[in-house]
Amino acid sequence: MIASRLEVVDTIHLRRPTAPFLCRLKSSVGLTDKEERLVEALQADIHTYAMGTHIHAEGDSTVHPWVVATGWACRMRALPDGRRQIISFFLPGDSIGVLGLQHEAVQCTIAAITDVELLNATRLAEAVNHMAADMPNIIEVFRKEAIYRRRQQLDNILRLGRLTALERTAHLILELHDRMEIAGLAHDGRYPLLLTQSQLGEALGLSLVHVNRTMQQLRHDGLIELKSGWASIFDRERMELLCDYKKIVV
Amino acid sequence: MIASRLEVVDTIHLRRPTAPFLCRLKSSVGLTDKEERLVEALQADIHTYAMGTHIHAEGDSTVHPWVVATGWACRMRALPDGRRQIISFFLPGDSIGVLGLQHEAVQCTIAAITDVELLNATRLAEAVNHMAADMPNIIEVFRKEAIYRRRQQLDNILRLGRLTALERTAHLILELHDRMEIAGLAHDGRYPLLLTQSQLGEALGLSLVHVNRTMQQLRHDGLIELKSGWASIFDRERMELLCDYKKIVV
DNA sequence: CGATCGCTTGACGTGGATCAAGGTAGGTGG
DNA sequence: CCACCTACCTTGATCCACGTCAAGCGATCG
Repeated sequence: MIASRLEVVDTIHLRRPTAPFLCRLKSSVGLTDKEERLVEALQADIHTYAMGTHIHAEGDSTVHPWVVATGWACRMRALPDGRRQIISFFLPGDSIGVLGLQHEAVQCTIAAITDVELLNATRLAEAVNHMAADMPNIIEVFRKEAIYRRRQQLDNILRLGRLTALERTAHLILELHDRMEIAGLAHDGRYPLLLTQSQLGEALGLSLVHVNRTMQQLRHDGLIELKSGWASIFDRERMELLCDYKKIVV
Repeated sequence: MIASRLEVVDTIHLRRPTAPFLCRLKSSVGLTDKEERLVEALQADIHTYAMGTHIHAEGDSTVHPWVVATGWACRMRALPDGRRQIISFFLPGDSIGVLGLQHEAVQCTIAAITDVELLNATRLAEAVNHMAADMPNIIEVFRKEAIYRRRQQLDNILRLGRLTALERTAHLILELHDRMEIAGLAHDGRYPLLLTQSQLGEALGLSLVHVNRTMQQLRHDGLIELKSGWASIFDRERMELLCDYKKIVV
């Protein structure tokens, strides 16, 4: 029994590029056969972007629709003097450019933080945007997705505007955990965290040095551990209390 | 001639509660007769909220749809210890709760900053959300509106995360100007700014005292003037340069 | 005419930035 | 296998932008 369960886990999590996306979908709805097939078909067209390259350049009018299979990406904006702000992250299972609201006015660069494998989601985007009658569950998921993302944005504004460095850092670590968990990539409070401290700083509005010291304090207080690319949350309750974090439930 | 022009201005800007909204609509599209009538009909049901009251309480699932006729409101979130962050402002001509994406997960309070007159926009919201075939222009405006607001959110994130106090303040003053201008309520770089310095601080992630000093510097540098509820932008170009502001064009 | 609200100013404290210098690990070429 | 490089993390010293505290000031209002 145990062996077979492990096998399933292995099959789902390691082998199939659609696994994180499927995991997200199935965490909130079931899928019709037709929908299953649409998702399966995504694997037919995989694209790889190397670490540091741009998936979407600022100013391009339409974002090609993708679903992240592996790796992390981010949306960011830069100032003329080099200051940069990471607006949001794209994790495995997240979609890029599928939800509408595309316009060059939203001038953002989308960059690959690690090497990233992307599934071409053109068909998926068509189904979602034309409200295809035979894809009710997928459409429902993306409706909720829009709400979920909006909430993330608002959390981010509160984080940047009102939280201290310690609170901000804790808040982001919790957010990333919950998102990785939804994609089936976090277990027992532990998930792969591939960001450099410099990138964390760019997302949190803090300097690299201060991120380092802040995380040392979180570690010292027994709240988290960060080692060789993995984050572990030891004391979820105290973490949530520290930064007034509330899990997003849609 | 001049007299009659003034009269028009008077009629449009002072008398009709739908004027700011109409001005926004017409700045980007024409309207069919049917659409005109729908907008006119908004005046039939006006609601007033007193300064400081809540238009929408955090946690309520659906936001009643309104269009702001007069006054300013804001969306904000609070922390248990009393810290507050203003997420965004609602100015005359702005809609509240008309765009979809409503959900209790987006826990925000909407509060009246000044006394606010709101037009009941139930019918408008129905038309927009059901994509009524006979309201093509209004639907187009709200499609663009979603993009516009999103861009504002991203600007806000950049502002809070990466700009200095001086830059932030300048950036917000420019944003508010451009929005008032679209509603026909700014002329020659001058518009009514009804916010207290404390409220500006809550939007900018700064303390009241620092907002005061920052605005003094902007004034001292000859960039703006703030007097008795009016903001004037003297040197738009230097202001834009100072904070890398880019007008949102949708 | 006090009371309240918002603006202003000064003195002082501090969170986080900046500067500078190692340290460590993986990666590459000889 | 070693020597070197580069990317990232860590640490200490110092600086400064902004917060906090406290007081006063001018309007508006009942």
